[in-house]
Amino acid sequence: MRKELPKVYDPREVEPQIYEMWEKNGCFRGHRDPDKKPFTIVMPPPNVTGQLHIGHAMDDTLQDILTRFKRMEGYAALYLPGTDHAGIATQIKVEEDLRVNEGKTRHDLGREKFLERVWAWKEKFGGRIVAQQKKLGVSADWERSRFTMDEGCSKAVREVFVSLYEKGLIYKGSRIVNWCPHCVTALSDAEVEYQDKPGHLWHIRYPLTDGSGELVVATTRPETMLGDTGVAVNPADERYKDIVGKTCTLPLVGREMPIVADEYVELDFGTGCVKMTPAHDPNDFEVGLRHHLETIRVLDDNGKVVEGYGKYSGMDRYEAREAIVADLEEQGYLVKVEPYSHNVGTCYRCHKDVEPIISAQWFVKMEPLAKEALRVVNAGEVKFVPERFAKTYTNWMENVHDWCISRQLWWGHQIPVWYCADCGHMTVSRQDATCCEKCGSKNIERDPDVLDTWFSSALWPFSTLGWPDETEDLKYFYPTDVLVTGYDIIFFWVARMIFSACEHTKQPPFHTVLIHGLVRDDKGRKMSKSLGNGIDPLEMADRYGADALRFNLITGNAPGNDTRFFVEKCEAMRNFANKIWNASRFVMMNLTTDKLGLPEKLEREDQWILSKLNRLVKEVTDNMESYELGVASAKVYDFIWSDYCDWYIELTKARLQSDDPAAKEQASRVLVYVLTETLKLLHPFMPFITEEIWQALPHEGDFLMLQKWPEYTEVLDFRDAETAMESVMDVIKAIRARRAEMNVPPSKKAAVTIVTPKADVFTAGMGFLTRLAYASSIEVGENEPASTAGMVADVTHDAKVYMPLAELVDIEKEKARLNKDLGKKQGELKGLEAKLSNPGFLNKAPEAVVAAEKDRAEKLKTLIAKIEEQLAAMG
RNA sequence: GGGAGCAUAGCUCAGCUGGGAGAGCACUUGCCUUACAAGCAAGGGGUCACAGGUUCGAGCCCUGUUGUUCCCACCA
Repeated sequence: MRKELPKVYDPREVEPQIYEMWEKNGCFRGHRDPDKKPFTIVMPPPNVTGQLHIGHAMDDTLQDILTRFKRMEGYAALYLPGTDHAGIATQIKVEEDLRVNEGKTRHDLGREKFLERVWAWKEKFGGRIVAQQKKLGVSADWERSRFTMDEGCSKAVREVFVSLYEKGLIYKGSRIVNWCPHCVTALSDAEVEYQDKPGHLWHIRYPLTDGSGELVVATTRPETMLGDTGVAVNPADERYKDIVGKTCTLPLVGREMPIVADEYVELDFGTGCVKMTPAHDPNDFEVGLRHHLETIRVLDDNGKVVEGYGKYSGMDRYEAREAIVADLEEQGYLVKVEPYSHNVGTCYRCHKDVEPIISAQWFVKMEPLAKEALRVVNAGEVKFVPERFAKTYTNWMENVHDWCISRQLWWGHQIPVWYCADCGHMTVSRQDATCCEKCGSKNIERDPDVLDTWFSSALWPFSTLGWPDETEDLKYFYPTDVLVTGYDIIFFWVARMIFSACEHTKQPPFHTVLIHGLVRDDKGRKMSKSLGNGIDPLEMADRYGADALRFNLITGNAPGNDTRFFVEKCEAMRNFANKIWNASRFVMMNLTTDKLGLPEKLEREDQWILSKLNRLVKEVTDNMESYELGVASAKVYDFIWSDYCDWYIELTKARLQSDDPAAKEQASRVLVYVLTETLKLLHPFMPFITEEIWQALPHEGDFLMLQKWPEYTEVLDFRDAETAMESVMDVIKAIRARRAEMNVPPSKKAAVTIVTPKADVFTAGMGFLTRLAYASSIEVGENEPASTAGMVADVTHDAKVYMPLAELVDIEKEKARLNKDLGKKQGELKGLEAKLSNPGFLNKAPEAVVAAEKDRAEKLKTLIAKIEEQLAAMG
């Protein structure tokens, strides 16, 4: 006998020990092994100072399951972890800290000092999320952990920026960008979230300069009128064809502006006249380019009106809106105001409205990159699971705009561009420049902006393996295999990794993208800080065990679908863990040998369970290979609980409790064998408890997590045994059912007569029948008994069963129970009928309710009739 | 405006290329049967949204309808 297992499984005690053991022994290391095939997953790097939330837990669990599975299958598995510097998010946190604790802004400190603070912050909180991932059982190679701003990643970023610039795929230009006045930075298209918000449509009168009349424009953002430099109408619009070419005068400002004709304007929307604000609207900007309209910026970086607009200057954009509307009304320019719901872009970080603003920014030219990124997906070189997300991807990629990559932040990869104050040349360099590469002037200044965080994340699959250097790791582990992430970051990250890898490594970064959904709360709402409905995965892991949490997140979910989190389900999975625990305790209590492997002689029930296990192995492996992890885990669950615990363990008890040591050992060995194989199948899902049990069982090798994944073998395919066992089990079930219906307690045994053409099948199963069907004696034969009087009968597929239950049933007690039940049902019916004959109820209650009540009454009536019938039969 | 998903037991959801309608939780009944009451046994509960179509056969495929969710898109 080995280590004694306690009666109740305590994950809190077991999990940390197991994890430490694995880590100490280097079980997570990804080794290059020329004799093995590599399997690589790069972890989506969480924000370095972030906290693990339930979404990470699901993401990491999926990756860990795949990695553990492949590792056991014999691949050189590398699960490569790391963290992301998370530009805006981290900077905001540190700024907030600075504000609260010292009442300072980052500008008070200056760039250098501020960045020191951020690094310090990173040092302080950077390890937190890693520790949390370890609690979940993540089997990543932590020794290889990377950071998007470490030396290697920074080198990759620099290389990519410069080489794209040299290829003409990165350029600087003045464009309309999405600007967040709160975060005070430009954003990419992907970082803008659109929301329908109720607003207004203001109709404003713009008089013609020559006094010959006026026109009316409609706008949702009246404050931008300060920057108007024209009015556009559709060239086909008969109403306005005479005024095209004339000018009008901008109210409040007095600016004289041309009236131009442009196809962009819709004939039948609003008034047909559109005010043009090229500096603050992307469409107007385009129209402005075509008609050489002036571009006048009227909002500053903080969303305030710039100097030169009198009392409006210095006002916040919303404040200015109110003031301008009020003045327009007072001066008679306001025609009308309509309520109007429109799509407003908001910042994905702070959720404040973004402001389209013309600004000089850096962009990645997307068209040439998108082409190859589309090809690899269309050609199947990169597959999405589920497939439908390929469509989401291609749709986006086909319509992608140039990517704005500069951010007006300090925390991030500073753009490697130096401007020469003397000749104006831009030096773009892999090394930090000390002088202008053109004129040699030392009078140069580096671009203050940093790159979009996603610029470095986009390189993650290869920058973490050493690129741009031709490292051994890169050669061996790259391209990676599966990328696991939520559908919400396909655009942010997956798309950008694909085109970046295609461009810089000339191959896709992975062959499969496994997409999962969001974890929502029990009411189906997104988890959010403001709702306070977030589930803390660590609290769940602490209460129910990491295994239970993992199993909860995976089981019964289809890829790509959202899932709701129920604490009850965690509990159920905890119960499952405990079930395995106790089954294992049973096996160990009955252990009589250290011998491994199957005994030479197998009983029918052994063959039955082995055959079922064999099929399970095949199915689960297939499911795993095709990423149907939720189905796979459910199958293992069912096998363990139903087949192994409910049936097989019970079936072995006859032998285990017999006096025959050979029979004992035989049963014990099969029990251990099946349990061990099952633990392997379960291990990727529930790594801790499976390892703990395995360590306590007789075994070869050091760790379950490094054992060989089971394989299907025809040798263990026992169809006949399965069929025979099922015949016996059917009879057992039938007997139990009849007894249960009649409330016969297990303590009352009954003589059982089985009539069947397959007598040998049941004769061999007599031991089970006695034990599991509470039989006092069993007779098996091909002929009907002489008399069936007083017998309860039932039929199964291939047998008839008789039991003289009448003599065992306590008729009086049974009668009393039935009478009580009858009384209850009759009372219920009486009340119902009263309700149904009440005209008030029939007229006023919803139809469906009335129908339901009528239905219920009908059912009660038939039930009462049956009970009465039964009582009559009992005399 | 374009695209996608979902609609299956009271609740939450599985159901892979069409062939027996399932799980967990909840509910009912009976059991402390020495692995497990975080358990065992038995049971109730579904016209698989609706209408057509293909098929010997459809929850699964096709068309349409309704409801619902999400993504994308520069209509002031």
